[in-house]
Amino acid sequence: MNFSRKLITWYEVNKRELPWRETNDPYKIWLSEVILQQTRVEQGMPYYLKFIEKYPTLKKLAAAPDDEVMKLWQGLGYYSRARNMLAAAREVVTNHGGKFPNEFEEIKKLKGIGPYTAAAIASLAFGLAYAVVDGNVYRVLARIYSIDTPINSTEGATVFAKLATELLDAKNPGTHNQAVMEFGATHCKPAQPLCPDCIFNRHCVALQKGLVTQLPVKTPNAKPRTRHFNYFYLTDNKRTWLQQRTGKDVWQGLYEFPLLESETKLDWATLLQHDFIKTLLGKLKPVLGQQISFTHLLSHQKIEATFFEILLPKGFVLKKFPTFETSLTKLKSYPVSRLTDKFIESIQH
DNA sequence: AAAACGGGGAA
DNA sequence: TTCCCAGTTTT
Repeated sequence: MNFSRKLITWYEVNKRELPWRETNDPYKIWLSEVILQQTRVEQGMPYYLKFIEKYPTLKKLAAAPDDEVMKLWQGLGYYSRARNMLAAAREVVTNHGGKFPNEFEEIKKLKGIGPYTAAAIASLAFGLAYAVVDGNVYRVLARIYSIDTPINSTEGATVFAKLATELLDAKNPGTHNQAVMEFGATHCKPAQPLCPDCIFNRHCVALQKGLVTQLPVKTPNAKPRTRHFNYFYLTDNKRTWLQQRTGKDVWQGLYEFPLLESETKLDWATLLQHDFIKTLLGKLKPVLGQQISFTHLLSHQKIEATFFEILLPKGFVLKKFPTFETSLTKLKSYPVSRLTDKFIESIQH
């Protein structure tokens, strides 16, 4: 069977019109690939359009302030993608004269570009013969060849990469790669694949064995751990205080209200005894305003968050570094997590 | 080799 | 609830 020929024929008829398919610009292809890492096309599309409008070229992106880029990325998740891409864009300007590298190894050296994204850019932008292996490719190959090696194992990575490379049409690597992924995304779907109307009907081993719904095999993730976040929304009805997240933890670089993490859920009375509050407010007697809780789910953490509104007198001075003062009108301009964004929405309505 | 890293949509 | 999404980096 000519895997690639069948696939490309299917692709030419069934492909979606996507903005990043109308260009050979490595910057635009790069942006689309980074946005689409672990992200559905429908979710990433508006972000791609926003970014291209705001930063039409790699140089524009490289010149942008960190916070501006993070604000534009807000809500997409996996924020290291934005931080890394910005760093890489600046790297290209500094070390490659602003010209995107056109060799696989050089591309892969850039921050945030791993084997998948390097192969995608190399093939789509430069016509180089590198096979992509993403979630779609794993699924399509696992089914057609009935491979039950777990896709999230080291062995799986090797096995599928080797097979994908063997199947690659080295004459049309870009089209081939897009065709496999499109086929996986819209035809050989995770649930309810369109097997009765499939070009690989007579070749798909999983279909013949009745194993389609059981492939690919993936070893389950660990259960998310639970964390308790106590946020303090300090305000005098005009000002509030924020801090920026640093350190190796979720939402690195984003802004949030002063935070006390605790092992268990704490109520206001207990928090009042805590040194954190005393350090934050000094001798001032805190007045509790509204209090609202959210459960926020991440892929690996379950965050039980409570926001405590603390009413402050006008002229209050908070000296706890690195918490800084800002105005309620500027609150919307800071890049924040979806969790903090939901809270901000709740107080502005 | 395993864990960390987001958020949303679909079954 | 659980799974998956055009994965990469860190431990």
